[in-house]
Amino acid sequence: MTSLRPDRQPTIYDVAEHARVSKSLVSLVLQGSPKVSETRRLAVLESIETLGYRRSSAAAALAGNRTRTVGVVVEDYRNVWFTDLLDGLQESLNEAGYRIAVSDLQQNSRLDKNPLDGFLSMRAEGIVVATDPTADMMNVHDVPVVMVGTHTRRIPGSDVAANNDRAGGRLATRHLLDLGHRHIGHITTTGGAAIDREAGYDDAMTAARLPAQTAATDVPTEDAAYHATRAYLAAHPDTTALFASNDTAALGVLAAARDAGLRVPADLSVIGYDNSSLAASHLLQLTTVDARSIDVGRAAGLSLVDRLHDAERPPGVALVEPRLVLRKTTASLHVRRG
Amino acid sequence: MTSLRPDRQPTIYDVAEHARVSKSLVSLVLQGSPKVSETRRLAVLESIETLGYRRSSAAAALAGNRTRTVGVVVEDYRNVWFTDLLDGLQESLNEAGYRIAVSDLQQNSRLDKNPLDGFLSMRAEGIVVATDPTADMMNVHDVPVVMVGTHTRRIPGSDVAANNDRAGGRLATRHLLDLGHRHIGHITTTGGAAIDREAGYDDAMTAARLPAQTAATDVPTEDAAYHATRAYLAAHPDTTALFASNDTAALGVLAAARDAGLRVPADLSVIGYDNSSLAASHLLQLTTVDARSIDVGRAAGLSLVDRLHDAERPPGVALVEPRLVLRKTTASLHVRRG
DNA sequence: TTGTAGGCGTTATCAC
DNA sequence: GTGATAACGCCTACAA
Repeated sequence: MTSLRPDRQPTIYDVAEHARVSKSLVSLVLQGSPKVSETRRLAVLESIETLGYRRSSAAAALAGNRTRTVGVVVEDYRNVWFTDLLDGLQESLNEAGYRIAVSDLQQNSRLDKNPLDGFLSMRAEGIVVATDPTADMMNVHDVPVVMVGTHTRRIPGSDVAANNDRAGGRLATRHLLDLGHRHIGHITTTGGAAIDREAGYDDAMTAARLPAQTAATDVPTEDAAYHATRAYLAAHPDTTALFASNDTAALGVLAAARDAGLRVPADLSVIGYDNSSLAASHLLQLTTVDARSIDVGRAAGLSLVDRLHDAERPPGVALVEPRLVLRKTTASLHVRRG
Repeated sequence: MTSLRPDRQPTIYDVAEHARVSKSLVSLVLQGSPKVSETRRLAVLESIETLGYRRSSAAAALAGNRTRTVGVVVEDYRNVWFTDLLDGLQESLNEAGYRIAVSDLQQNSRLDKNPLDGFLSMRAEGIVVATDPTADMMNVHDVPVVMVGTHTRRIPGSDVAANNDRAGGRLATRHLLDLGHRHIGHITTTGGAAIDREAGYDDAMTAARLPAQTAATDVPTEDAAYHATRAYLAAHPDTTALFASNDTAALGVLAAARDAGLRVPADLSVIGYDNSSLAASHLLQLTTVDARSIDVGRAAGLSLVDRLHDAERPPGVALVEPRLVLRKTTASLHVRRG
């Protein structure tokens, strides 16, 4: 109707004109300010509606000097645990009024030097790093960073939220020990979490004065775990229990056991890690360790919000303790074997 | 050194001053313009480095009136096929110089009315809708939209890229028919894709003059598929083959078969859909249908780029044909049963 | 090749 | 409560 420009997106000017108020008033309405009369507010709201106006977040960020956005850098969005992590982050951060932008390491790689750069340039108010930081990520200033998970290096000044994977490794191994097993192997894959889980396995085996025997794969696939397990079983025929460093690897272990003629859990106990939906399936009923990654996400988000409010607080570390999830793939050595 | 303001992020002004050039020159360097002398360019680059300058994407978007960003709206980032879809989108869109922003339906829900609104306000140059659009998404103007997958309604003027799920349903069913099966059941779940796959199943069964028997679940979980299958098998004991509308459901079918004392594929052939990593696992070796979602993503991205260059082109539909992936869970009726 | 000036659509700071 | 007006940091003619 009143619009004179054919195509351009409407601005607050257009809205102001249509509602017969000033641009400032429109801005106040947009921000939900209480000091606007009901009459005017309604008029503005209606104009917004009929004009199809949307505030330009670029202009808002520029003028307001706030984006209310936190960036999340992730290794690979395919990762199972990332999904839980994101849920926890979403919950805590949205609660505090922040929106989330996700970027994986590959993503937009030909447009930004690295994901951090992208977030920095969009003036994210905080950053969650859920990956092993590369060298060029190490010098981030002026923006709070929380690192998620255990990594080889830590960005200076960052808070940390992580699963206690080492404790989880101990938990899994002790469970097998408690069932009477003595020949317990570990099938591990790549990545920081796997290293800690293996350390936990070593802890528990050493404490029990038993030899720790680990078979490592160089890629984190079910197929690699399958072949590693077949080889391991052939080399250690007296094995009665296997701890896989994640559920996907456990899937490979299960297949390898079957193909080696071993019944689970009668001949071989198997425990995984992650408590993925796969583990809960009727077909597998896999005993596993719940890393409680959603709680890690919550902790990370809370920690970030905290620091956003108090930049001086010394960096903290939040460790989330894992839980054992008992299902059907582990059994007592004596009962089943006689 | 020359910086007078203690904390604020440096701007092109700071860079210009430090490099002893004008702000415009800095801007040109930032955009990689060829009409800048090598000396100056280097000077600017170095100043940028030492000052730790990052261009404000908000200011750039505001002034340049371009964001080079396309938004992707997805139902739930947990979805398996979304992962492939995103790969295809990433590839085609990054190639063309666009970055991708992802938002799922839940995400930031307390900050924006809906994800589309967020993208509109950030002035995304294009939008990919990979979910069933809600009513308030139907009136999007002035920004190209491509819808991914088959949905109940279509945003006016949008292009479409989709898997040919109906053809896939036929493909799976025909495979079972070709193996000699006649009592073929279908376990289906919720969602648009499942509806098409079921239609394909119906097509094939009807063409073979056989009764189509479908068991539907109301939630898309392995557990629901498990129980549906147990009930189906009890009601139809002469069943020799089952087509599950996705691999997760197939997992439930497999468990149900085992618990009913049926061997796969000797007593029961099972085919899934999606060709997920689960299907490829050594444990399952599940025969399935590859929907080629990565190609759908590519098609969607290409279609968007096309339209970005030519807004007048009439809306098009890109259908990606599925492929059969033969593994070990289906077998000929006669050979195995004798 | 380089510099100048105006504007992009908001928010914020004032007066009224 | 409401309305001017000055930033915000960058891009883009245009001029030199």
